[in-house]
Amino acid sequence: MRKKEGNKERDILNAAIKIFAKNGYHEATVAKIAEQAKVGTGSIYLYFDNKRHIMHKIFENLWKKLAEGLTEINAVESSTIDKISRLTDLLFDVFASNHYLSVLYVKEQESMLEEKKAPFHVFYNKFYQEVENLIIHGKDRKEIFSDVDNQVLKYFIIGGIRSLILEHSKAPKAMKVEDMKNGVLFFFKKHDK
Amino acid sequence: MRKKEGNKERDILNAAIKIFAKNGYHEATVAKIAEQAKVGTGSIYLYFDNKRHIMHKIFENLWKKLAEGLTEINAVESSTIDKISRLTDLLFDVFASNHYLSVLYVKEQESMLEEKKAPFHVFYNKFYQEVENLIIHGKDRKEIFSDVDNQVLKYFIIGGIRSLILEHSKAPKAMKVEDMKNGVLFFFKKHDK
Amino acid sequence: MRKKEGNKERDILNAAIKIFAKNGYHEATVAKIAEQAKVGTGSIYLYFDNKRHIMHKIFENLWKKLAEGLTEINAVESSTIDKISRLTDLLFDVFASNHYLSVLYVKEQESMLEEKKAPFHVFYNKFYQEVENLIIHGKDRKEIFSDVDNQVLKYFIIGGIRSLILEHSKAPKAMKVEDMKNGVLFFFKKHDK
Amino acid sequence: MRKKEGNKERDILNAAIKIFAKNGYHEATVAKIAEQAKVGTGSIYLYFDNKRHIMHKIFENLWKKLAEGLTEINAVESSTIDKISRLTDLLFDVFASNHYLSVLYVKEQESMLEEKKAPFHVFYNKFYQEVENLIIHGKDRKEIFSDVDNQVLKYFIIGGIRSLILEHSKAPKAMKVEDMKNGVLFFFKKHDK
DNA sequence: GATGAATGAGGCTTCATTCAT
DNA sequence: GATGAATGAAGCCTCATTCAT
Repeated sequence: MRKKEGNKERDILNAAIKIFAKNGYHEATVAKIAEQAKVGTGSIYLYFDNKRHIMHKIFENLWKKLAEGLTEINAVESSTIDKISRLTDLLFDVFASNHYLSVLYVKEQESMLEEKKAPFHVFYNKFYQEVENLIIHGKDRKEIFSDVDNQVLKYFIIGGIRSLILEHSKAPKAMKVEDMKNGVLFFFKKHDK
Repeated sequence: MRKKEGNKERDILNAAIKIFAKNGYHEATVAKIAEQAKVGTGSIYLYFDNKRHIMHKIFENLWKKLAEGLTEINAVESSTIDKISRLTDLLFDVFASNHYLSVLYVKEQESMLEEKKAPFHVFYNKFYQEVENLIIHGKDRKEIFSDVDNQVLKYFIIGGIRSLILEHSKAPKAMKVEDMKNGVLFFFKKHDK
Repeated sequence: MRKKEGNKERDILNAAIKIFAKNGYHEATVAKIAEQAKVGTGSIYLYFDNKRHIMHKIFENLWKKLAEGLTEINAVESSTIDKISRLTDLLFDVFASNHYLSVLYVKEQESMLEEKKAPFHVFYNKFYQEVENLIIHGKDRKEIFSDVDNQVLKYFIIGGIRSLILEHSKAPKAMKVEDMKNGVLFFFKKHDK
Repeated sequence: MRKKEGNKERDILNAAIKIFAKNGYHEATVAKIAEQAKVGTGSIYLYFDNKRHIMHKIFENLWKKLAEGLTEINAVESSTIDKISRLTDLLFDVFASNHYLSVLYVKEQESMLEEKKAPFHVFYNKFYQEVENLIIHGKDRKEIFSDVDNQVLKYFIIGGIRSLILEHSKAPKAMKVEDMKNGVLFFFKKHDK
């Protein structure tokens, strides 16, 4: 019998992230992914049902990590500003660690959302829920300002961060991670004396 | 191909915005666009070189309108906060006036950016330049806070607004436009003191 | 506008009968059918939903012709032996007129029967029903012998004829059509006394 | 490949008969056969050169049994009608003993015939030759009627029986084996006094 | 100009066969 | 011998683009 050598599933996922990021989902071909993964084309289908399924898995892994990370942050007793700081770290870590994943995220997240059955949704929703919890918690403790509607705040912040991640992944030299983190934190702090 | 300034080109563009928004660029077919535009499939090619060209035209129109609008705003003498308020109006007007355009924008903007030769780039860059001008101008006149790096601020704000546009286009009832505008303005105001 | 020239659907069906007969359904490729029909591969799909659909149409046409032919024969007032003679003519005519259709019929009829939703079924069942009507009618009028169970007779006769059609299509010289027809009729006639 | 007279070859053949019958040759996969045979996919290739070879073996076994059976029948001194009765028994025995074999036979016999090199041909031809011998012998001894051409008779009878086998395998309750046998014999008997 | 029938290149996917263990 | 993971050739089908009318 021929044992599964190494971790082909991992290899394929990493190859797919790269190829999808470079070409976009539709322009990417399964053959190119296989080549990048140093695997036969047919082998892809030993690990994934179809091309779409690969995307699902990538996004599931991503949102699982984020949702679990943020849940953990919220569980620890600390100031809201500290939590936000950790959340920012989490986000930049996840995306900075994988340039192609960042690119893929900004390019394809929107279309992924339309597939209501995709398994990443459960983690995605969990993450957004935890962001909202964080905001409510901060407002309750009067640790962040409260002049802006919760929904607006949530989406604005996440969109802003997404934009920073994107630009940073495109030109890492143009903005310092430190500046970006400071920027994010600044928006949350209560400034009014 | 023969350029004809007239009804059909407009019809095709509007149809394309709708079809591209609903299906995404790659899932959309030229035949479906033609049908939506009540035009023969072949007629599309009388007005556009190819499928990609239609996207270029849509994004060119969009960014042209935004760049010119903002240039005009900046040209008028008024307070920075007032300018930002007008900018926000401009953005919400353009996107609120066309639900499908909003969806298309958030879905496809990213991949469009990769096509360095696309003609919309001129206007896109102009717009971002004007945003930066606005920020510098505001900081110079001490009308907005200055604790955040210009680049970071620019991208954060635009990303935040993009996110609001997106969510609003998905569920128009969930957030009031007024709340969104207030949120955006709030972030710019000098709060300290 | 480009008009449908000639009768492409007819051309494709005839080409398909030939290619399916020669190679069997599964070995036949859509590309080969297109080539035989002197048509682009994609054009096939203007006239048929998919490869399977072509088979359905072929068998629908076949059984429609047979069912309607036999219904007509049964409708006319005449002796049972005369009706059987006409039925035999009908069968040999349909199949002798198209060698490839005969081959296709014997090769693929069986698997077609498994697709319960195939539209030819309605005509197929009608034909068999009319065969049974013919037998019952003949027995009632004592024009054919009645020693054999109706079902057995029906299937035996049809299977026998099928076999003759097949062998004749393989080697037209080996058996005279006249001999075959006589053979069939002989089996039906009352011989005793 | 190593030929091994033993259990696995038998297991694979039986599994193949079942899978081929259920799905048809082309829809059946080697993997499914292996699973049904409770054997590794690769093991199939220890006993058979390739997928096609399995079919050859199945049909060789079948026709060998029939040819040898009929040869034996013809060798024994008895009346023609008695011989025909024994032949009918033989056929129904072989097929009734294995429902899947019947189905496979009617589905795939025709395409098998096209492979002139398939080893079953020797036995197939032998069987048909013996049928012809039987008919000639019967006519010579005036034990069966002689109004129908030998070739026609041979093919008609075999086709008729094939049809009965098929229908019986599809719906065993619909016709009694006894009725079928009687039907077959009836056609051979001299009725004209 | 306008049309929509016609085309064929290209991609996803299956599966017979091979081969490392 | 036995296994089942790995492979890649091949086929169905879609759809952007062309072109005859």
